[in-house]
Amino acid sequence: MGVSPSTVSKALKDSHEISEPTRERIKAYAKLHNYRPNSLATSLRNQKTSVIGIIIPEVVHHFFSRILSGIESVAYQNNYNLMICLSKDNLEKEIQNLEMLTNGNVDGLLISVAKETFKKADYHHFKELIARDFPLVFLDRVPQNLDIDKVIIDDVAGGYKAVKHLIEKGCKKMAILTTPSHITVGVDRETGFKKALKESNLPFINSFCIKVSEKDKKSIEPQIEALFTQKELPDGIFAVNENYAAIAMKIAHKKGLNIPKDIKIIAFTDGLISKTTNPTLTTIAQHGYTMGEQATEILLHRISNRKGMGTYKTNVVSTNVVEREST
Amino acid sequence: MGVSPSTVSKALKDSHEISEPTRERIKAYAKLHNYRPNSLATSLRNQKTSVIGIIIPEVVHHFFSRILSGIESVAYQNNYNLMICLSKDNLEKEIQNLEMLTNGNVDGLLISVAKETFKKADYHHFKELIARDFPLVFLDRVPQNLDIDKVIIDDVAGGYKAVKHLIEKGCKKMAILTTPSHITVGVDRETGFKKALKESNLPFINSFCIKVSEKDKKSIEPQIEALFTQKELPDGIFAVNENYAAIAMKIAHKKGLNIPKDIKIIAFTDGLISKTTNPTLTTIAQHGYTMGEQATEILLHRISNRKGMGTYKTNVVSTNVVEREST
DNA sequence: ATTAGTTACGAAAACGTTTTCGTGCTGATA
DNA sequence: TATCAGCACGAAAACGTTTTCGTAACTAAT
Repeated sequence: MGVSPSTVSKALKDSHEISEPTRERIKAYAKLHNYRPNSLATSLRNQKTSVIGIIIPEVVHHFFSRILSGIESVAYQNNYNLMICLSKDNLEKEIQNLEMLTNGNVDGLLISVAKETFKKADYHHFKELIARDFPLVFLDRVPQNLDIDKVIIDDVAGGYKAVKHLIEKGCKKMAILTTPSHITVGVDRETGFKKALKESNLPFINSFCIKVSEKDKKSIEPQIEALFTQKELPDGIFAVNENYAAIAMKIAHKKGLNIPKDIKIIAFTDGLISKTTNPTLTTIAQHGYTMGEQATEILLHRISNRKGMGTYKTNVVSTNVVEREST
Repeated sequence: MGVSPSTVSKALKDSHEISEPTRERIKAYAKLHNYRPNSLATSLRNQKTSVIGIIIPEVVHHFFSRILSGIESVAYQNNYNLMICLSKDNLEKEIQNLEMLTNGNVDGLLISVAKETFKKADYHHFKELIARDFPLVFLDRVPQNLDIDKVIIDDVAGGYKAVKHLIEKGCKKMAILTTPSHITVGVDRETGFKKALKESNLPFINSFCIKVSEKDKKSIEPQIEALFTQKELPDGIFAVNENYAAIAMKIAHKKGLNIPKDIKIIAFTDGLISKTTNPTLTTIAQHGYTMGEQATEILLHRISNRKGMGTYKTNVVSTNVVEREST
């Protein structure tokens, strides 16, 4: 239509350099042919993609999908798009995804670390990014001993709150269904469990502490059942996740125990299961959505103040008890 | 290091145009400074982003997250990345996301349509894409009367299978917990329900057909409870989703009914809930993962054969009964 | 010694924008 | 009439690649 690209570019952004008649003419033409600037070109030129990269272990997971939803809400409000990769808890894949995303594709990165990465304690790929001042915020599963922005849950306090709740409800002999000791969240929640017991001068009973191994999905049930075959039974159970609680509930029913009368149960993670068990399950809510929101806000802030980032920030998102029928 | 960009580009892709010594020298230098080509520039130059766009209503949803996981697996195998947007079942947002994604950001699009889009029957944004031959595949929630690639579930057959299963287990008087009639999946599953009844000469009992309205979350339970306050009770219940089944189960328990002895229950959607109810719930599995895989394969095929796409393809992913304790 | 054919590399265009800078106008001022 | 702003626009560089094409240097053949 007889104008240069520069004129078009300016006209579409209402630059005062362009006279109003031509501005309108160009806009009309653009609307007619519904022209949209190519984002790749814009990103390349502006050195800004308006995309946030995300690496999480899994998406078929209530907690992670909540986090994702929280991220999306803040991102959307700020006109950011999401590029999502799954690490499948695999170090190799985490590294690959990380490289793909940081080659210009995204302005910043949100990461929840893969299990294998923890096991191998291999954080070199993160350190490299930190060294280049790449905007980066960790979420929930954060690398240890790395000074960096992160948003986490206070698992110790969560465990503590759970057990406090049981104690308030009158429990004296409490059991815990937890994970093997290489899973940090399990350990932390157990720490909170012990802390609450100690504070109330209640005993930590060794045979009431079941560390469930998930090597074989079928074997989870027998492991938990072992808790119910002892001479003396607990009057309260703290499970570090909903699934263990649901299984314990089922076994208790089979044994003819009444929940919450004979045994009270509380679980970490306020997910889908808790609302449909019978009785419904009291839980510790984790607020994944909030975590996603906060992490994204921190990240966006980092992105706009890239240099001289100052000290790193750790946000602890607190948990709370959602009381239902099981206590 | 004294070579032109063209030489570097060629050397890194092992072009025979470059002598082996220089090739090695360049590669070594690249490794040392861990150089990675900027994906934006590459995408812009090659007119190919290796990114698939996804628009789904929600991610905190077991079925959609399974779909997503299936998509990711195929995408990853083919070196594609994912750009994910949530429509939140909102037409406006769906359109916005669609425009953002199709401005050069992605090579193709996978869409599960928002509820509002159905309600308003406004598919103009999709038609426009189809008109430009933009690679596009719909998933599960597909627009009506639009000739286009899609991957769907046969809800009618699923409902039929569910009821067939109940009949095999000896049920004679079956109830259905379904959705109001503007939700297509509910209607289709109901159609399958009726078909199976007719085939076995069993009656469709009007008072046993509960169309649950979700206007108010609190009111779901009373609506379902109405089924249990009649003079005569059903001996089998088909719920169009797990949630309704779980609620029905809880009410049945309260009324002192034994499942599966007095009443058998089967539900659509094999999600998380079914494994933790007591008794565990027999379900119709939907295979979201497979749907995601198939849709992505079709899309990638479309992307590589952009022109003269020929006729469109409809993949129907079949369902199957996962028998558990509730029947 | 001339020609033809390789080999090994670089120049330049292109992808689609944005932004800086330059410049041809117009109208006003001296 | 010569000078000067100020307006409205375009040229060109830049973002970081890839690819086509051109060519210098060398080898081999006549």
